[in-house]
Amino acid sequence: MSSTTAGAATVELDPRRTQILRAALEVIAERGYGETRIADVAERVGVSPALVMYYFKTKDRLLAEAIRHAEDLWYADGTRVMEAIPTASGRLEALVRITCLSDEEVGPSDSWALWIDLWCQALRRPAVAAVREEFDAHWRETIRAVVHDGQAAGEFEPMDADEVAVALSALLDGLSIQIALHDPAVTEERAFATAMRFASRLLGFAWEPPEQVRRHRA
Amino acid sequence: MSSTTAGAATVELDPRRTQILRAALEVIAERGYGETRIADVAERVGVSPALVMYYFKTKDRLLAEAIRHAEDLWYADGTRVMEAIPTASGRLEALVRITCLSDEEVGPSDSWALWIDLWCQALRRPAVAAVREEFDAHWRETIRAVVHDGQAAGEFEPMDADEVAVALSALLDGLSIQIALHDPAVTEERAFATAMRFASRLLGFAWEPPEQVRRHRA
Amino acid sequence: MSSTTAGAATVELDPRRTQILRAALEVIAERGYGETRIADVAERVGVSPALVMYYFKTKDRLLAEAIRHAEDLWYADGTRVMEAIPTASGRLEALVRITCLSDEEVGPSDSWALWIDLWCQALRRPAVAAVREEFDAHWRETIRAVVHDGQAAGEFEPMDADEVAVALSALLDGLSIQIALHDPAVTEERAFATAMRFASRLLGFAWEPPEQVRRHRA
Amino acid sequence: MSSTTAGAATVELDPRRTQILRAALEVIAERGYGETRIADVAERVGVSPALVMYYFKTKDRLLAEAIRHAEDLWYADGTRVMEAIPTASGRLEALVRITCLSDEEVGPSDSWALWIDLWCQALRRPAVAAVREEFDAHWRETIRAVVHDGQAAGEFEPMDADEVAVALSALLDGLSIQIALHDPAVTEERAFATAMRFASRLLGFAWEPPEQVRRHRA
DNA sequence: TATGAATGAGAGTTCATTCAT
DNA sequence: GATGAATGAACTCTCATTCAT
Repeated sequence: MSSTTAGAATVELDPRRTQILRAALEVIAERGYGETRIADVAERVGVSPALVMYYFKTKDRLLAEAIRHAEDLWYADGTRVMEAIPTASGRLEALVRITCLSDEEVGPSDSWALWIDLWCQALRRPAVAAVREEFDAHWRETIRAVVHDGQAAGEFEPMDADEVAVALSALLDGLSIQIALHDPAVTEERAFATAMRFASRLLGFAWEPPEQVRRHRA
Repeated sequence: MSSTTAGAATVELDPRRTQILRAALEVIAERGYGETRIADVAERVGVSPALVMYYFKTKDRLLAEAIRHAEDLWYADGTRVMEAIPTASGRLEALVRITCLSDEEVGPSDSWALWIDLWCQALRRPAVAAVREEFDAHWRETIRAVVHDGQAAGEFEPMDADEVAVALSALLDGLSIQIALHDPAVTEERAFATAMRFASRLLGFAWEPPEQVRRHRA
Repeated sequence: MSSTTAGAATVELDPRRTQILRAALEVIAERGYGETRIADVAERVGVSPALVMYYFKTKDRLLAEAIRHAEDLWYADGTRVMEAIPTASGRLEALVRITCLSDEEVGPSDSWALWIDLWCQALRRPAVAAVREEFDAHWRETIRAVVHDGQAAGEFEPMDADEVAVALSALLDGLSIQIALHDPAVTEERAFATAMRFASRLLGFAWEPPEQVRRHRA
Repeated sequence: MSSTTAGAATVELDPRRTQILRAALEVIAERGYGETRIADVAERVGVSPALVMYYFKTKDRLLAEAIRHAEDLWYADGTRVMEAIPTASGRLEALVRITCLSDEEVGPSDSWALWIDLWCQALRRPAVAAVREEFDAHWRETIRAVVHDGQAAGEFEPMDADEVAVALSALLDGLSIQIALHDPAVTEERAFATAMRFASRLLGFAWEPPEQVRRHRA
């Protein structure tokens, strides 16, 4: 998994910038991209709207950078979790777990809203679209690498790892939507089980739905 | 699959209303839900903004009804296509085809944008959320019914039809996103093949990716 | 008390007109002159706004005629009450009573609101100002006539009847405002007593505040 | 008579606010409360309507504060005039004079329009009603205090000072209406004489209508 | 760096008024 | 006489953006 230079750039010299970006992400998650106002972000930081403009010149620029920042955070998080897990099937389960199950620390319920908004904005804003595409490519590559490792280690049956990555990431996206929208037909646990059953079948590894699904990090 | 009366409802009594709803859908697809202005819709119909208010009282109501209208159109379309197909596997393939492959008549590229926007709005607007949930339940029920029919006819292996519906609809949603966003890694054809391969494996029916995928209705 | 020709004109051939005028008065009393919309009046009558326009051509005209209509009603009412009372002091008391004390039949609380609105509109609208002036002149003349009759009959001391009319009508107007606005310092009974004490002193007739003030017509 | 701190409050810290409030009062007096538009006020000050919103957040708040401001001005004015007069009867006359006779400096003709509008708005807006009631209570208390002082000094006959305050303030209100509406039957001079005659009779002090009524401050 | 003051460009909504039927 | 459809002209309020300090 190649760490983007973007990630480095964000962990940057200027703490004010980062502070504003973090605030922007919170507001976007709460009110939605389209309803996010500069004044909201400024208020959250406790500064004047003019200062936000001073740092980011324009609202569009602020939001674009905020999204890129979110990406970086997500990856930093994911990488840390994955590095500690020895087996490929374990890592795969972790990926699915992170995607499907709520985490008390950083509520992914908010994250999901953010991703959906991301797709929505990407439809019309080329700048956002580029970020989104890069993000998804990265995500699929992560899955592909885990699959590849597992096949090399004999944990998974041989099959096109790219194909698995496309299918699994699409499935997870689809399930995330239902979770984010609190569809009564798709609870977090059910989504997790569905995705794991799908993956275990596809890759031919054993997996049993746990009695009581453990939340990750708990 | 129960044929909805939705199709009939669409051929409504008031042509002006329908005209405005159609225009609203076009504008939403082009500019996005959040960026859709009453004036845009009015201009497209060639009337004054006040007339749009006259018919729908408020912008929110207009947009809500527009979405409902889109749903009706989608189902009227789908129902018509499916009724003509005798085998369950054929109907299942048609469902996947409709979802993944562009149709020259009613550009689903527009539809996809609309659905993504729908999810996005549903995050925060309860009224939209209700429409979305109903729509998705209907869609899963459609899949479930086809699976059930196929199992009864011996075309498909026995397994929880609900589970298949949840998984397949999620997979299709996820693939749709990539298509809508024109992700270079997921062409329409690839999405179609991925979904069909998934379905055939799950339900144990034979399916071969065609040399040259035929567009439906072409 | 001379009956105006306006009164005759209002008890007119066209019942629709009268119906609309009555509705207009109700709406003005409830929502205020400035907030009265044609649509409100139309709705109350159960017809379309266009019909109201058909009858009155313009909103201003409707409201002006409505006010004139209110005047007519008020006088018809007042005249009827006064004719039955033999003594001048009795008639004077009736005038004060009508002005100050609520009547269950036609809530004067509404009437008062109407008069205050009338003054307010008269400030800026010449047409309304003319109606208002005529109305007040009539009202003062009514008082003057009662005073004159009482002096001729020896009930009242001789003094400038015009002057009394000006002073008493002003006092009643002022008290009405407090009543209309539900000022806790000026109850209806207190206003009544204040006005009567003033009149009896001025005109030198005996008057005792009743233990329990009787409502008129009760 | 307790000197209010209102006068001080008027010389506020923010000159822009005061400037806008003054402009608002002018516009209200000219066009009426209901017809006062933010744009009018802004134009009078020579700024953009958005700036008015910036200072007062909403139109209702602007108008409410404007009325409160008018009150302050009125009292600051009245207090200043009254403090210089030694006798109670002189002060009473001054009160009546201020109410009835035009002043070239601050045209009370405008003030009257404002008060009438105030009553009108108070009918339906609780916020305005509260301001109005407070204002009237203050006004009656002012009268009551003068009456009390005069009785203590032996200038006036003993009688219920509250009662006098209610009656006299009502009379003045009523006369003001006629003056504000330029009723030909009630000139400013006549109103003044009527009110003074009423007061002198009630309180038993000597008062002679002047040949040529002097305008105050002239 | 940080802000308060100021603005322009809309956006939705309201409503009297018109007109063909 | 009666209406539904249609419009134009406002009006309030929002918000990104600018600029002097």
